[in-house]
Amino acid sequence: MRIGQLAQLVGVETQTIRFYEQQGLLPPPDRQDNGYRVYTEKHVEGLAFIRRCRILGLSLAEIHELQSYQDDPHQPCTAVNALLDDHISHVRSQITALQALEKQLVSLRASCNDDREVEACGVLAGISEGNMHQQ
Amino acid sequence: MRIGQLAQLVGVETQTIRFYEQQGLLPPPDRQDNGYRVYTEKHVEGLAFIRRCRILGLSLAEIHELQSYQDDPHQPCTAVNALLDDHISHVRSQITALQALEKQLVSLRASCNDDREVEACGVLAGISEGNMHQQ
DNA sequence: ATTGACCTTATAGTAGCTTTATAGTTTAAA
DNA sequence: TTTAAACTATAAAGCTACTATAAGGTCAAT
Repeated sequence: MRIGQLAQLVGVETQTIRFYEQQGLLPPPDRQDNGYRVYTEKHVEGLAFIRRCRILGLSLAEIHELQSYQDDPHQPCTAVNALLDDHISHVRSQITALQALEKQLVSLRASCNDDREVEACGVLAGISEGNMHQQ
Repeated sequence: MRIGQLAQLVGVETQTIRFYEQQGLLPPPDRQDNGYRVYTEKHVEGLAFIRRCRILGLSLAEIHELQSYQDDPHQPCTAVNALLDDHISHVRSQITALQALEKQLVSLRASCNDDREVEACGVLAGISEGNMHQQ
């Protein structure tokens, strides 16, 4: 199959596929005489794996790491689990930070209504005063 | 004051200050005869405002928008409040997405322990199977 | 005179693509 | 048969918000 079909099948853009190839995440496929890339079922699986990892928020570097484990299937999978644990704690700290941020934003927003002039805007005043407790 | 002092005062790097100037977020200061930038109290306030907005997660474009409101202080501040409301809902949807992601990651992690080979790793299998319900 | 701390500009790198430019190939319609 | 649409190719730039590097000018102290 050619790049367009692969793209449609997995739901990515053709440029993204070339980009993954260039980044070493997708093996370079064979080429037709005209230079067109020819993909196999392996590539479909590989690309789908990458996309699912991306949906899970893994970086390309982390995906690369997972692929290296797949290439050596008789290792213990401790490292895979550790990678996921790290990622989970990363996601959790992001959530915590965003929740604190939301609180701050909501309280800032509460300091103004829409019936003022910019000059007297509670929101702008709140930012300018700068009594912000980080984290 | 010179750029290094301003940087230390507000807690940013000198390059960041030049970057903000280049992006039109900080007005170009006067120069000494030797070309060194000379900053005033106005710049301290301006830079501190930018930094506080950044801590609140606002983009440089959004900060630029807020500055344009500050430059026209007799408008109603509806737009300021709307900007903040948009930002709050953006933060909230990020939180929601990350919470869903965390759930997914935790359940994936639960499908494996450390006593397997990569070949039999529940995590990698879980990703490859791809029974992922997005959002 | 030279060291060190400071300042200058310009350029490239970061992540993960997306966009644009330019050009060659295939396929289907006119 | 020609021609236009749809596909493919490469290379390079753009996006965000900086950070880092290079190569050099300025200034105070030793």
